[in-house]
Amino acid sequence: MKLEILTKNENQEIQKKIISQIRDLINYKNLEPGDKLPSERSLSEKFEVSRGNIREAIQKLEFYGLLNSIPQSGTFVANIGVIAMNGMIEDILRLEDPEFKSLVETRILLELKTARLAALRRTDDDLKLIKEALDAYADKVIKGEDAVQEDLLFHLAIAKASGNSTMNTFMLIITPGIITNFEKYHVCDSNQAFLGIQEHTDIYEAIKTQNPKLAKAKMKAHFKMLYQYCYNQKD
Amino acid sequence: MKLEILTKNENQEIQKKIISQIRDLINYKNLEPGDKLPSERSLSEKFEVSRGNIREAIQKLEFYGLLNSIPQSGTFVANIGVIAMNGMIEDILRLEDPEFKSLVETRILLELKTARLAALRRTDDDLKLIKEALDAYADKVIKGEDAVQEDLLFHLAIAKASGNSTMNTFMLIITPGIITNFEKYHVCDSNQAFLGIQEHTDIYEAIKTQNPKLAKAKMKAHFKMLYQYCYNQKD
DNA sequence: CAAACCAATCTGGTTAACCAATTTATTTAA
DNA sequence: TTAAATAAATTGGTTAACCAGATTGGTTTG
Repeated sequence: MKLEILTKNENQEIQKKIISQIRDLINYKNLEPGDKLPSERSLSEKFEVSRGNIREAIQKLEFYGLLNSIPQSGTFVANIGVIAMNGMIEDILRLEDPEFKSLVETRILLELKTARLAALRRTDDDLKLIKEALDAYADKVIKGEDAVQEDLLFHLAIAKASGNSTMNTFMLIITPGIITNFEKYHVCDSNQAFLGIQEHTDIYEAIKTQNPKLAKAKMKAHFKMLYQYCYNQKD
Repeated sequence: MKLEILTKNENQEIQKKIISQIRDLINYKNLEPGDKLPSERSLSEKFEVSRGNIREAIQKLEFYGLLNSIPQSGTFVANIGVIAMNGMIEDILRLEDPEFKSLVETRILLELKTARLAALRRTDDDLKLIKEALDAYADKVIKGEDAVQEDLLFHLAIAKASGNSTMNTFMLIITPGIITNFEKYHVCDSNQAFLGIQEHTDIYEAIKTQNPKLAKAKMKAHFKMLYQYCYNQKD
């Protein structure tokens, strides 16, 4: 297992090196938006890595909108100038896997907003799904079983009801990090699971009655423990 | 070019189908956390797709923390129960490329927060970088040149100064969508570029004097146009 | 002289063969 | 009978060959 992590880190390092080399190439050759990059094959020769590595690096830069690959034609610099290109690549290279505190902080920000938006925009179907998630959660807690999953689905149902697909996606992205890095601190502490039912119900009622301020307040109360962890910790 | 988009859509459809088939398989076989999925080869036979397609789908589910691939061993269900697994896969399948309004709404949310956090946490180095981005922006505007890139880098410098790598990453993710989908509505309208200098300076000063409330307020003022577009539009 | 055509080449994308490590099955020794 | 040893099969990861479409340069034709 250690080896696997090592090789993954190695791979990441290779990819970062390739990305920085592509950046240097764009700068050195003064490539402008729309200009064509050298072919994957020639890049793999020049950088002395496999073509697969090159493809991965290009795909990553495509994800961030910096390059465009067109089949049977080439890879092109996107419609973004050299200045912004350099700034963004610098960020891409710098950003590592986020530390947990950063994840929690972002989750709180997102959920306060999704709760508010859900109160404003929720359809009847959304409300029904939230209610189902709430009931499933309460059932599990009352039975004394672990309810982490149902807790999670309740929050995701609210994210869906917010009608903002970007925030919903971001919730999905941070969820695994939240779960794996910090199972012991999960939002609804099992010791306080019964309190969690009440808090979830409060949020649900505020969304049901379409009271955005109350929904946000109740969500904030729900995150009180996490909030304190996040802001009182002097790390 | 049209074909290229078509094939990409086709590919996305294939991948979604594979993901839903993997979900069905996990449900049908009652696979629990830690259980092993069938090999990539057998899956590619069973689903009648290439092994490459299977690998892409698995990598996507790995990204969301639902599966773990271990070399020379197998692909395993992550430490997440069947209920949450189903809920998250449902979301993953549902979420399309976000519409622009959702991107803008999220950007405003993030930037109000990063401005506030930057005022609280910025180092002297952070401040220096923000100042450089501000000066570069002002120079371009005064010269009458397009300053979209410098505008962008100013905002990214603030995101970096926020000390929250998750929010910084999210800013990077939404940036290309913001730029490409909506160049005409970019934050600092070129007609109002000189106003933009003042607004940027206000934000910078608030961060410099470490006044979080003011920083947030100035950022909000800066986003006034976008804010109205986002919330007064009845789409 | 210019436009149309064509073949050779080059492109990103895809597939199939290969690799090393692991797991499983079989054999062997105590 | 059991446990250690070993060989065979299986795994995810990687590489190299292949593909169809796009590009390019030269040639031909009107």
